[in-house]
Amino acid sequence: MTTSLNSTSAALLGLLHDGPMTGGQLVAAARERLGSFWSVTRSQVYRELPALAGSGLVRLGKPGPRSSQPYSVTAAGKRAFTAWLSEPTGPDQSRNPVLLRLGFGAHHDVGQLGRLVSDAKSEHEQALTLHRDAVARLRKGTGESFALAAAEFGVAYERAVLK
Amino acid sequence: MTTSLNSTSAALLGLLHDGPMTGGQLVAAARERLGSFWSVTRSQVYRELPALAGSGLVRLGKPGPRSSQPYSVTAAGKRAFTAWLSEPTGPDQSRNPVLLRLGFGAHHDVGQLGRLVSDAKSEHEQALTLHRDAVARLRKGTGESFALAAAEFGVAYERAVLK
DNA sequence: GACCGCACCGTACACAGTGGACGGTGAGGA
DNA sequence: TCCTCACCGTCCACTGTGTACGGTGCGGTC
Repeated sequence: MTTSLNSTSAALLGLLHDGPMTGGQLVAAARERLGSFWSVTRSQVYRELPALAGSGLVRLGKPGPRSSQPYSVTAAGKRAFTAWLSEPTGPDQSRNPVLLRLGFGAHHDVGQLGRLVSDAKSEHEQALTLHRDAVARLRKGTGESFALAAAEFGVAYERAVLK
Repeated sequence: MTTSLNSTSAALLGLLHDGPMTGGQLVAAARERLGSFWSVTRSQVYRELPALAGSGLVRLGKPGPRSSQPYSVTAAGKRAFTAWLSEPTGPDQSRNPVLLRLGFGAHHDVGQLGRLVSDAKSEHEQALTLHRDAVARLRKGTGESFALAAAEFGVAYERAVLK
């Protein structure tokens, strides 16, 4: 019956294991904790939440100020979440607009190409320090070094591209 | 007027610079040449192509067997493509279901976690050799080593995750 | 050379994900 | 007290994904 969660709502359920949260808090938490390997937009959260509530995986709390609704996982929600954890994982997925343009390098002039790469590099370096900060802040020990690794890769990668 | 291409149709235009192709060939070419940093599905190609034709960026050839339509870039298409090349690039994007699950490591039992990681690792290693082959095959010199780098990162990454 | 099974190409559709526009509302400053 | 502004939630249009379906010509078999 339980029609198998999609990854995004599963992620929401997972985050809610830490306690009740409103939509806005969920968005923030997702960006912070999952941002580097799973993107979640506001629109999505606000669409999924009522749906989850509809299937009883999540329960609404008393509305707070500015009509904000705290949500919390139900027992059914926890069950669905752990079920999802052991489901087979889909393929990775990545879309990199810089690389896409670089892939058509033959049609660029050299100046353009150089600018493209150096911009990307500086952006990644910025992201790296940001992630380092985040990791330092929440040293829960739980896999957050992933983010760091990812960002570091980003830099190494672009640097390699420079040849 | 030219309402600025989205990245996917730009990629199609780029591929068509190498000569006329049918939808199927485009899908194949995209998988081969852009697959590791930009995904393109059949559904998308067959939706974009008529749209591009509608805005005159692409021209239809004589229908071949099995009602296949070869498309080729028009002059306007080439202009639109080079314009797109110098547009600002959007942010990278990546979704990694394995990492997502790993991020909730606290709720796993250890066996599950181990299996997850080792599966992912072997899959990435497989992908790596595949890419190596591809690179060897088309040593055009143009940026295809990107793919290799990406795949190699994948392995290094997962290995690091193992700790 | 005729027939048939099958893979492949294109189509269609439902759903997931993205980004921008909009509007209400409450918190904080003048 | 009033105003401004940022933030939160809603909405919508468009892009991206996966799957199911059906026709059609290709290759194999006899």
